[in-house]
Amino acid sequence: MTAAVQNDVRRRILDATRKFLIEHGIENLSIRMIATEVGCSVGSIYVHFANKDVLIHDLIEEGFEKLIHLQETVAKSVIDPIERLKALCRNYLNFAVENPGYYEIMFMLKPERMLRYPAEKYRRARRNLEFISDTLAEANAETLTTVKDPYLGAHLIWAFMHGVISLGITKRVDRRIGEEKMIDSAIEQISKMSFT
Amino acid sequence: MTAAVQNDVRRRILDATRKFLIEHGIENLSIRMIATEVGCSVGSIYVHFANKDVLIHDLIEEGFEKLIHLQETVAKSVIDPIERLKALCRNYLNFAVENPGYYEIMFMLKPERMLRYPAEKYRRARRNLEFISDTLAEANAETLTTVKDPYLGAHLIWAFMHGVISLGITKRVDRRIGEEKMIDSAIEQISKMSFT
DNA sequence: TACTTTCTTGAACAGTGTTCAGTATTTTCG
DNA sequence: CGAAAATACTGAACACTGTTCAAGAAAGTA
Repeated sequence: MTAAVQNDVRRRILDATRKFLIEHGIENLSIRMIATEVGCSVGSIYVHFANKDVLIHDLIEEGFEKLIHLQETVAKSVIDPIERLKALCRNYLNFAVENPGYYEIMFMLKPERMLRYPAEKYRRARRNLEFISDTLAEANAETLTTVKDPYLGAHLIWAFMHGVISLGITKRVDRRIGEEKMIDSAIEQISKMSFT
Repeated sequence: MTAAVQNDVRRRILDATRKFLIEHGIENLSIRMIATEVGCSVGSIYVHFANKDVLIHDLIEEGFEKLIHLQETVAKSVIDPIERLKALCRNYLNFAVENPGYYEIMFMLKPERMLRYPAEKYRRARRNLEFISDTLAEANAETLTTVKDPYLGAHLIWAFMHGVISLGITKRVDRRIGEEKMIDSAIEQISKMSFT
């Protein structure tokens, strides 16, 4: 039962890494701590993962799987494009607030850490934007908004949301305002954007 | 001439750190590399700076000095509030694009790195937001916009810009769009925001 | 049983931030 | 001026980090 054992250790390494990531963030994540947590040697981790980044890449993919699944259900369930846009935004922001550990590795890592991240997996990450651009295109077709370029519009909305979340995660939002108010106001603004 | 020598080494350490930061970013910045660059021992750096973070804090302050000076001249030179808002935004985004090394340590570092950063210096960082909130308040007084809360509005604009820059620095903007287009479109959107 | 393949190990390497006893230098003051 | 005090500097050492690798253990196959 070689395969079984292999998958078991592999899975346990991923579990321990995910747990640490969620609880403490990526900053102090170390191979040795994961090894002791899993109960294997440091070298053993390198049998299953080429290096630390590849190990993280697996969790990045896991995060995108999670996010895209969530967005998919929202995209299917809300008919009105403007309402759908708001729901998709709320869902994205919700995911970020509830999974800061995932959000960090998915969207806040510098490109150096991603060099070996396969390009085909990047495309999957793009799906996240397509939900928004598709909705914008639909709203445009129904002349609810005048969106020249839905893909650019999706990028802008994404950037706005990413800014709110990033400032939240790095604790730069004034306490007198608070992250919730920022999120609510951002969604309000986004729903009013015309992109002319 | 103790003071002179002290300041000299101190200044040379800061110079070398700034140079490395601008050229290579904060990721691979190391005390030992700075020591060899400066031509002193590793321990000598700890004579002038309590630790690595404190050394970076000095450069953070330097960056805020730079940014706030730039914003101040813009704030004084543009009379029309809406035009001033656009100019302030363009200036902020410009600073970020031209000084990604500074921007990173000023706005993208996680709070753990800033724990020892003096609170009074944080207040100086807030001035950056006041330029925008003051302009919004002025535009509101002239009934050019209907801004309920200028400070919240400034936060939202800041978040939007920060998102555009963050996605740019972490290389997540689609090449087909490009950072310049993102910046131009973001400024356009911001100038149209009503904040009702 | 013997061979092959896979998995695991722990030591070792090169790097990191930080500390500290000892040394050198410079400033202060009798 | 010369001794004392204060300051600056050094380089080895400590405890970490990611990564590699020769050796050994375990499992599957012929």
